[in-house]
Amino acid sequence: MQGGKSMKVYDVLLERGFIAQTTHEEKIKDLLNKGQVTFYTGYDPTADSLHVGHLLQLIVMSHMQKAGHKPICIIGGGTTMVGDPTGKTDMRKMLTKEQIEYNGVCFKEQMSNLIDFSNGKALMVNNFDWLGKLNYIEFLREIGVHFSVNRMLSAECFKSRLEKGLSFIEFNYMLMQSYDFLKLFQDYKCILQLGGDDQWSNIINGADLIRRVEGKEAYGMTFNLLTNSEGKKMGKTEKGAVWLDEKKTSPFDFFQYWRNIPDADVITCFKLMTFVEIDEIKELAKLKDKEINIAKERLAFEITKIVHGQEKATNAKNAAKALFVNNQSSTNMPTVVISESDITEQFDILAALVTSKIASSRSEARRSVIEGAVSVNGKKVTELKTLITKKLFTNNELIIKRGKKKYCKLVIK
RNA sequence: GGAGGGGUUCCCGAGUGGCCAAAGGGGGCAGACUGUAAAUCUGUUGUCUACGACUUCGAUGGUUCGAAUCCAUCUCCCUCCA
Repeated sequence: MQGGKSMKVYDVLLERGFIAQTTHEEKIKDLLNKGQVTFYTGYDPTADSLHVGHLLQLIVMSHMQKAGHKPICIIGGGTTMVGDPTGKTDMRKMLTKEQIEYNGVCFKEQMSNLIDFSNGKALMVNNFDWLGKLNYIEFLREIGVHFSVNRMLSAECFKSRLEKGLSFIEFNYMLMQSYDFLKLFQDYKCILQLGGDDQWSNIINGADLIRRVEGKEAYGMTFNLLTNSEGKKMGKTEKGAVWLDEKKTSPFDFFQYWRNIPDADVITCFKLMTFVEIDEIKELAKLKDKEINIAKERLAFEITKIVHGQEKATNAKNAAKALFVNNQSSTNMPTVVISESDITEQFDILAALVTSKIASSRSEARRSVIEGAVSVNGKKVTELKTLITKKLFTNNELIIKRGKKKYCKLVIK
């Protein structure tokens, strides 16, 4: 149970601004504030790592678990075979069975860092276990009968797809997810499904199915999606999603993502993405102008800590400070090791930019030098033919920088 | 199965024989301004041994001095009809 203030989970979630829609507001509030509830959220393993959007859902689950409720995480091994059309404008790429299985394993690992699965305090199940065994005719007769195509077509989640095209396989996704809810209701007495607000239609249809089949009431609740003040989805960069896997998004980059979010979004992120007490967040909200940076740094630290742990979060913070505040080298900088034999007559500034992965091609490197964006050890380099010689290294180290935020330490070994 | 329309650089989208590495917008990157923010303005945005060369317009083959543009085959997508 959450110590200190005896605020109830529902109120906590409400106060922090998580809740978007509920099927039965008062009833759910009662259930959550008074008893112990088994609830679930589904995660479709469409990639080999969770991303920031998933993190939000997991934080909700964590709030719930800390309040004594029992989470079930569904790995959507079965549903991913079909593909959720929700919010997509195009048909999803079909993933192979092997890929899905592998992704599921990755999800599992990452989730274990955020939810406590020890001693049956939470469950993780894969819906392929039951969806994979379904018999088509039986499924249609038992589950399909309860769905009205007319009603399905009027669901918000299909709207954009009705213009662009929706394949039959994806149209079935809703039935699969509804069946999941029914199955968990039957097997684990799971009475509540949580999800992002885009999952609303899928969730209410599941609850509906339970009512029709079992004659019992089930509940659903959705959470605001992580969007910025302009209503755009957060957690995306030009390189794609911000991943929780440190091999895909380094703790430093992860830290920097949050460190650089727009002013207007800081407090929302504090409430949704951290466990910092609401009173403290209110204090942080009072910071103005330049001072907001204090809040941003704290925010970045807190979220990075949740995902990567205290030590890596501290490292990321220090690395960022070293670079931006002191403009100095740091042991936590992105580093590329080269050997002495790499430093030849050919090793010019362009080559250095490419090997340090700051530029993806010599052309790009060339452009940035012409633009006056490149510096070596703090000195601007404007001459394309500048050679990188051993003399430029101090203690076998050299810092190469492009613009304000891209840099790398070259180390000779 | 029949008829028609279409696949262009990261994305959207112009381009219908040479002036096309391909308009415009979005996004990205960089510069100015700043607070490692936002907004704004400016530049830039295929690769390279770089005032030139090379590779690119769904795939393959062809016509032509010359093709993203014309022809053939293939492939994928969309719309209408059954």
